[in-house]
Amino acid sequence: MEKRAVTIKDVARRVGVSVSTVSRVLNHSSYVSSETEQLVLNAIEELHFAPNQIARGFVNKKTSTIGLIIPDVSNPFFSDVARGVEDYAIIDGFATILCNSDWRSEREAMYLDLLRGRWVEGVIIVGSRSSAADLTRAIGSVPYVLVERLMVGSAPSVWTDNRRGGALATSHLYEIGCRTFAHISGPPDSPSATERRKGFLDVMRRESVTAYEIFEGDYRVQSGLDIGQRIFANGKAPEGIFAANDLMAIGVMQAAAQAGVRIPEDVAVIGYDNIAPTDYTSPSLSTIDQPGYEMGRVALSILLKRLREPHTATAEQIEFEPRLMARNSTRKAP
Amino acid sequence: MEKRAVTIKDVARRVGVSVSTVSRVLNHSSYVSSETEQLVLNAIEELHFAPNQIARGFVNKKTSTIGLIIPDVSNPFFSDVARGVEDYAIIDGFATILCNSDWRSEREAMYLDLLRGRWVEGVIIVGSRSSAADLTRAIGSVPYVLVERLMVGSAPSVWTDNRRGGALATSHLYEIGCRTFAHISGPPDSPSATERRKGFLDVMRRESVTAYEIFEGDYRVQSGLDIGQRIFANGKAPEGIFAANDLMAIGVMQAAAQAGVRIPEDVAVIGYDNIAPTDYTSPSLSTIDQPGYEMGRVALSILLKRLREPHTATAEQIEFEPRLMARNSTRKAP
DNA sequence: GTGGCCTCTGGAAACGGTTCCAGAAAAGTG
DNA sequence: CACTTTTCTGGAACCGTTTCCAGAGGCCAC
Repeated sequence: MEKRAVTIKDVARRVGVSVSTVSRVLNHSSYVSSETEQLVLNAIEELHFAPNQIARGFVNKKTSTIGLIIPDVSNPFFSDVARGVEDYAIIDGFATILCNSDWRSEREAMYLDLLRGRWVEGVIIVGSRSSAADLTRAIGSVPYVLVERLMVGSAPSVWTDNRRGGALATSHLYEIGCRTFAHISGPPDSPSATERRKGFLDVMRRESVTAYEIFEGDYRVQSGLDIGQRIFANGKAPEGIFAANDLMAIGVMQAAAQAGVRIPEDVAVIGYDNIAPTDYTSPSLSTIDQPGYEMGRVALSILLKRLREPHTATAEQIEFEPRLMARNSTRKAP
Repeated sequence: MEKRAVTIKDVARRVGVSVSTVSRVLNHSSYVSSETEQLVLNAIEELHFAPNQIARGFVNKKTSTIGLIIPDVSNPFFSDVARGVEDYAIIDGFATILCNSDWRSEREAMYLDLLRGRWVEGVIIVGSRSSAADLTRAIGSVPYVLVERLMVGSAPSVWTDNRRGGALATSHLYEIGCRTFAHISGPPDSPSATERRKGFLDVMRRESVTAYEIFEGDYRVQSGLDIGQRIFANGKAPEGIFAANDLMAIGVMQAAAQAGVRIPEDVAVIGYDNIAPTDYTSPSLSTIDQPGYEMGRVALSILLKRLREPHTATAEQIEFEPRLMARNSTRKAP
């Protein structure tokens, strides 16, 4: 049953030539006469031979595999990033190992171990919360690129200025006339979440607003719903709510619908990420755009560049612009 | 710079023992005195040694890696499946290689080649359109499980009865009073799409309806939008529209909003998959539920079972129930 | 004609583990 | 005490590929 796979030896034997020769035609690495080359090629075809990548990777320490650690594929923003990474990785023949960290550092460390054991050539880590020290310890000497996480000075990364994005969202609420606010933040140790909160506070300070409250969410719909219910329960809802991501904003909108609170007439709501569903909600959800697919693509290209030129030690850091997408959830009737 | 990783030899040398002995303590495969074991364990700790999985996989032909081929991670249904697969794969120490086929057989075949070259132990293929013959040729002797694709008699698979689901959706439209229909189908060679269309036609025949039309979409929002615009343009819209997936249904709803067509008063719309955003649309979108996460989980467990017991040739085929989720897009005012 | 440079080829080592084999020491058995 | 059995250990082959080394011709130049 377990019919042994056909190896380079089989094709060598078939042609009556040495394995080195076959290897040479495989890699075009040295002189091979065109007639033996043709014979070998024919044999490869006939025997249906495909070189064993494991053995290959074993000898030249190249696995053509990268790791992708994201918090959660079922979050549309991250699945966009994943798609961006994978689409371009495959072009260069790289396979992508998918890891869901659930924003937990232990899981991240566990995956990093797993990936290292598999000799991935590089890793893209999205939304990491780990400290710089923990990260470098866990990752060893494997090249990596961070997404949505700026590490001071050192690591190559792709991100948007979350603080500015948070300020953008909050300013927008202020400009349409809101004077009392709530912010639903992401997980407390998530770098992007703390930056967005800072952006929110920047505007509070700049406009000398003191009537605000901050709630702690976890970037999931459910937490937006829960917090929304609490906010709308006491009948004293703020005029503007900035949720640190779209999923929580959607949760808030559901809570509002349940409580009979009208958006945007009674409360304006804005999210963050610009995931596809924000366009389908009722009303459509204002948000801050982060180009997930593009960020994934760029992260991958930086990683590949590092792999090809390991000695150019410049840590590329690419910043994307957060862009306001004003939709109906913040469109007050005049 | 490229500091060589520490190998089994290094720890052997350190303890003054042979590599075989170290290998034995690593795998508990044979007698080792408890004191040498302790010494080896210490050395492993001190040197920070981690066995090279590539080398390991090379000798015992076990890579602890599986492949996951899905049409598109950024489609919420498939990202749910992906999450279900990965969550449980990692428990057994399996890494998951992510592949996006875009529903194209050539890409599927290309990925299959890639995965085979990497000696994945098994593959889960979601929504394949390839013929049975093509599939078995491309996949060789690698165990696999199909999701959303029932192959007559042979392959292990996890699916819902799409024909019944299609009928369920269509019956629902009929029951709420629709008498003229449109169906927006998925890509023509997608098995799930053709089954859903059959289910639609079953009901048309059963109820002797002739006033229906079928449009061909591609499972993306845009195609739903395009087709919706065409449908609503001529002013002669059907009473009920069954879109073969939720994304296209969302596109139809957008087209309706643009054209000033009210849902459900003027037209009832139902989708398929029950992806999360169906709950946030306005009105909320009726659909047929397919438990993506659960299907991924089960597919993985079947695959692992196959890997552990390669000689039990029973092809497990697990069927999930399609369930009607009646929401507001089909709730006619009485 | 002798030497040197291409072109082509095969042999063998190496990568980092696992596993089989054999032998030595220790322990048990009559 | 002679024997078998069990426990422990090292040596070596092996997995499938790449790559280094060396050698054999062929061709050209001097």
